[in-house]
Amino acid sequence: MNTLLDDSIADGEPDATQLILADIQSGILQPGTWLKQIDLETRYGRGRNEIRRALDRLAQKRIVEHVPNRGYHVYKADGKQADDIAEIRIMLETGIVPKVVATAKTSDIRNLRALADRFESLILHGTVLELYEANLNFHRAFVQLSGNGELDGVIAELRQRTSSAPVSQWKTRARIEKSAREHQEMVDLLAARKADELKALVESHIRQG
Amino acid sequence: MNTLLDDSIADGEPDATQLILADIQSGILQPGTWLKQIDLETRYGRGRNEIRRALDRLAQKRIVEHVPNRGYHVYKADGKQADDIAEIRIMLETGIVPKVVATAKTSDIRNLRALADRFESLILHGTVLELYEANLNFHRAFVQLSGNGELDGVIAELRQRTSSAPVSQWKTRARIEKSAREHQEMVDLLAARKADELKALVESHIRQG
DNA sequence: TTCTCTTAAATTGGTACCAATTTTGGATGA
DNA sequence: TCATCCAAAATTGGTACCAATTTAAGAGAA
Repeated sequence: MNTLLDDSIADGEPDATQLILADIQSGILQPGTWLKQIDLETRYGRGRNEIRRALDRLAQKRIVEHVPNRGYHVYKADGKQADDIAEIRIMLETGIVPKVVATAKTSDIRNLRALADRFESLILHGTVLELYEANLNFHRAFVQLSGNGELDGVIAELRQRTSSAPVSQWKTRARIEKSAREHQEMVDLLAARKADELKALVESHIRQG
Repeated sequence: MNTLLDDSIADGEPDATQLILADIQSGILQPGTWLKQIDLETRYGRGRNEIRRALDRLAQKRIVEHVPNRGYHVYKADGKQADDIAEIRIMLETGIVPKVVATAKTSDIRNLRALADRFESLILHGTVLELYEANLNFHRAFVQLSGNGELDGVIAELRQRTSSAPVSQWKTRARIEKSAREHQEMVDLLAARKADELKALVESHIRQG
């Protein structure tokens, strides 16, 4: 149920790691930006210690890079790395397809359909962030159907490392609508228990973003 | 070339994280053991700060668990989690088989054969740790053939989370010899470019440990 | 004896301070 | 004018100290 980064106890005090990560993923902190500890302290209202720990964690996750005595800067993932990571995601999300097809109950499929509908409905009146979240929820629900409790965390970690500004990924309207259609089609293929076709769709869906 | 945990600059000062991890994986620090900061300080000859950072990193990797105001203890992975992680490794290491079969050069295969031989030769006169390392090297080399630069790190991370004492995994002589034979067979199937059979072998090889 | 409450010791975890290094800004000289 | 060197400021990163919490020990009552 917990992702690898979900270290918050209560909503009252979200971990600085998450706050910084959120700003990186939303594009506020661009790739290459140097993250000065003092700035982060004032920006997030946390002590020096917590900031240092957060930066170390993000460095471990390869979301920022640490240069000794110089500081931390937002990691620039080159094209090759992004492709490699996408490739890993494809292996995992297509790898579970046989099991998902074999074990998904009709209630699971109904639930997945609801999430696909949710994403679709947000095309018109949702914010970019809401779309991003809805997309995340759909894919997470799909992965959960594998019954593998560790897989969701692994994929979440990979997704965090992909694009440094994944939110802004949802640029064109056409692309969003295509994603929405593919979500629906994924549910269709799952309901029809067509494993191979579903695999192919999942692959192209991830590959295009 | 770097794994996710390889933060050492020179051999002169290995990171405390690696030292602690090594002792966990070698079984010196058993699952459930409470890792007291003072003990770790004296044991590894490092300052309080570095120990704290190391513990936080290991907690992020889910190798130890953190209980606020109580400390850190070695994580006990239950059977389900170990199975789930093995399942993920299978998806990844079988997922690359088609590409490896398609692109491996004869020199690559020769190199892999050498590593399989190396493992085999250590059965008689090698220590358990050397066997563990040799097995690691074989699998790493295999993964490298995929051309995916990120995959090796991901799998390394997964392997670290699997068994808490993976070194002691090589218990029986029969099991070691079976592993050695399977390594050789993997190289055979790769040389013969038999993708499907190789996939099946990789799966059973990982599944049995 | 055994349970419970109280007190002391041990441990964690945060804050503040300070040293080491790097960067910036400006002065000097070609 | 431009490059080089030096000094001051800024930044990182480690060490030491101290507060909060937990654990262990011991005294006292049933």
